[in-house]
Amino acid sequence: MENEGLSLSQERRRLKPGRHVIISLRRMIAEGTLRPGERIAEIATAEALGVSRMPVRTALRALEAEGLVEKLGARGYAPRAISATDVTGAIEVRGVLEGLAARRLAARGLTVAEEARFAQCLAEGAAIFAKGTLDRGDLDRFHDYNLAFHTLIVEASGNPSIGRALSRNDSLPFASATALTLEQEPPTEFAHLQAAHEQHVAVLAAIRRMDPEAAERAMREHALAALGSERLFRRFSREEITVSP
Amino acid sequence: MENEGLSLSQERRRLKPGRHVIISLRRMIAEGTLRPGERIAEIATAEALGVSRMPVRTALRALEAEGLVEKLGARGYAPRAISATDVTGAIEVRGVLEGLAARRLAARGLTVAEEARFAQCLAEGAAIFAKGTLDRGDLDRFHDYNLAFHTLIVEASGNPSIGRALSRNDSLPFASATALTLEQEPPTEFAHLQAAHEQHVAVLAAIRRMDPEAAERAMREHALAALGSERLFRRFSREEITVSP
DNA sequence: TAGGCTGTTATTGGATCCAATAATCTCCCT
DNA sequence: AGGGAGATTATTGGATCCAATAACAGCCTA
Repeated sequence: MENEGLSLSQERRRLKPGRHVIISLRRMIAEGTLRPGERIAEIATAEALGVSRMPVRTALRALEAEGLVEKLGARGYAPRAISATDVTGAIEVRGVLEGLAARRLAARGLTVAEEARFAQCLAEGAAIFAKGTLDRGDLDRFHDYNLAFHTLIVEASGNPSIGRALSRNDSLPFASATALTLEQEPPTEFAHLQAAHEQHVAVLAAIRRMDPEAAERAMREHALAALGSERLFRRFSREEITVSP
Repeated sequence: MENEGLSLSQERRRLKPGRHVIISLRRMIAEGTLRPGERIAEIATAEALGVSRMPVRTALRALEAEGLVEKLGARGYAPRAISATDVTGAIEVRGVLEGLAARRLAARGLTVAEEARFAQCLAEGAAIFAKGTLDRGDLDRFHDYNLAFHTLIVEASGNPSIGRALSRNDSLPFASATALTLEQEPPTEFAHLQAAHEQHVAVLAAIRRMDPEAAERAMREHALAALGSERLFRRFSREEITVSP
């Protein structure tokens, strides 16, 4: 096979070695180094990444569960072609799941601790847009803020199934988003990002006034709005971000 | 460890050997043979099932992803305690996901082929209740019919992410349902089953008249109604049913 | 010449072996 | 006697080996 872009193997330092395999594979798929339909053989991939076949097997199984690769009978695996409707579908799913979380939250009301965390989170978001322009660092800040808000909603919902379902679902749009990002260096889409922030505000408002219907609706609309600005999700997966602690 | 109820190992004939491991483990967890908190060591489990450690490892990873077991650091795995709120949560998730599927279907309308399949499916359902009583065989028929209906909705929705999210999510309520079933031999809950069937009819009606809101609402209500009669799901997982062909 | 059958080969899945690691137990020190 | 540190042991994770299997090509036959 002799895949070219395998200098990633140098990245596998720190952390358990096995985790790097799945992260590397995700990135290679997202970046297009491994293109859809192209075979991924365990042996070739293993020696390309300088590791045994075992972690590769594990990783491929996991990626198959995530829907990023598919098994080609006894001829290995291949990245699934991620179509626009795939991304749309995954975002739709994200919408209803997070919508459910928001609904639950609105139905039972926020605890004071949660209220504080949300307030702090949204304040961080507001701060990003305070000066009217965005630089590169602000994009990172926005991403962290955005992830924090969504995580907060899901965690606080008190229904662990939601988070589980999301973790499987999300890698797909994240991957495609990363691919998109690479070809066109992300312009600072101030308007899009600010709209997203305002949608967060709307969601929280509905939760605060304990209006489940409105909360769910706002959350869904927020998800669908993300369709227009998918490339903003530069990072790769929840796991890769939250892996440090 | 010397687990007692391991005569299951005799069941692993036919099919690839590895699949039997995960299915056996699911059943043992659901039946309570492996109780929550009780350690599942790879080695002990492997020799108990008469197989190598490798399939056990694979199976435990998968079960962890499904949320049926949790990892105890370097001390193996253990079945997660499935609480009532866990089941409620999973069913809630099922509701919004299948609700989304129904909404999509209602929004775009049924093709003639789909219309025929749905009609045939519901006719099968109606036939079950025609004679006014249920025997044991009718319960099996109802289960097949019920699964067929739900599968049809999800498949026809045209959003594969929904099915993926569901397949992870569903094992939890299925497992708990199985556990429930074992202690109280299922009475023929005619009323509950018939109500479920009528909810199917309502969902399909909303889809036919292309009313997305109503379709989603009906589907959600159907899911929640299942909470009252969870024990009706005697079978174990989608996989175990659809494994034969 | 086309289709099917068979032998070969490549590749996954399972088993076993070894290393890294974390938990537990014991012993010593305070 | 209690706590902490170290050694020991049990257990997972990774590597390697072997078997089963499916794909492929070549040949033979109709």
